[in-house]
Amino acid sequence: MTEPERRSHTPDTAASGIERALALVGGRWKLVILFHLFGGRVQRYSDLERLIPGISQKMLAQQLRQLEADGLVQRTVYPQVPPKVEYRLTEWGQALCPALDALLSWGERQPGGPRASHGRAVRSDT
Amino acid sequence: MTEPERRSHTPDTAASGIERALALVGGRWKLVILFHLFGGRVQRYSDLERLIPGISQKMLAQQLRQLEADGLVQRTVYPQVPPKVEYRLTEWGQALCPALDALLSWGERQPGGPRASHGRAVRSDT
DNA sequence: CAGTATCCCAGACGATACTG
DNA sequence: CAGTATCGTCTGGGATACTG
Repeated sequence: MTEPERRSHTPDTAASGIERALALVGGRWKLVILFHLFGGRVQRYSDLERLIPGISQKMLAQQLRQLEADGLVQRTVYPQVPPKVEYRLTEWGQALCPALDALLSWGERQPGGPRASHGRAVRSDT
Repeated sequence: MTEPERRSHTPDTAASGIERALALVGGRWKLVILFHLFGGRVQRYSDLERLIPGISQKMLAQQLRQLEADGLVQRTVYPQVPPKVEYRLTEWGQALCPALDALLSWGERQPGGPRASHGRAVRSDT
């Protein structure tokens, strides 16, 4: 049944652990940013701005700051006349990739599509 | 580097695919509910209410409805004098478990703890 | 170039009360 | 028992403008 961490997690600790993890990625633009950084890619602030149409500067900066504070991305500032800042993933950030991959695969395995099955008083006889 | 779906996903499609998946689980209580259902466990409405202290009836009902509409849980109504409703995971819902497990493991592999590393103007010479 | 600073709003969430 | 209905709150995110 592949229950997660049956060895050391109650339903509540497991849930909160995952919520904690999801919170790190929960921003409106975090995933898009991460996916532009996966695979060791390095991007400048302006690159990301260009790669992510529709994002505002406030949002880009904010999400990057949070990703940095949470240890997923590494920020590198070059003290130059026109400022230059690069963003790349940390080891740990890169390690998120397989987990997201699993989630993506699960999502795409979705059968049929969301159906509000009405729960037709079927008795428990299968 | 274990990039997710390098075969058929752009950063944007991958991100939106995962966002779609996360949205299904994104409610304040969805994960807790799911973890009380993983492993084939079947719970009545009142069971969940008891198992999840702090949740309001409105929230419990709402989150369950959404999980049902999204095809993660199966709702079974028994037309009896005192109503009886059971909730269990669908196959697809159960299949979420390993993916969440991966996420949980990743979260617990977190090194050091969140550090706002200041990005000390290191030049790109590695 | 690479950000900050304000203002504002929609939607998520919580508390409470009522019902078939 | 298993929900709905209603109301108030709070936060994430968008638009816009300004700066070292």
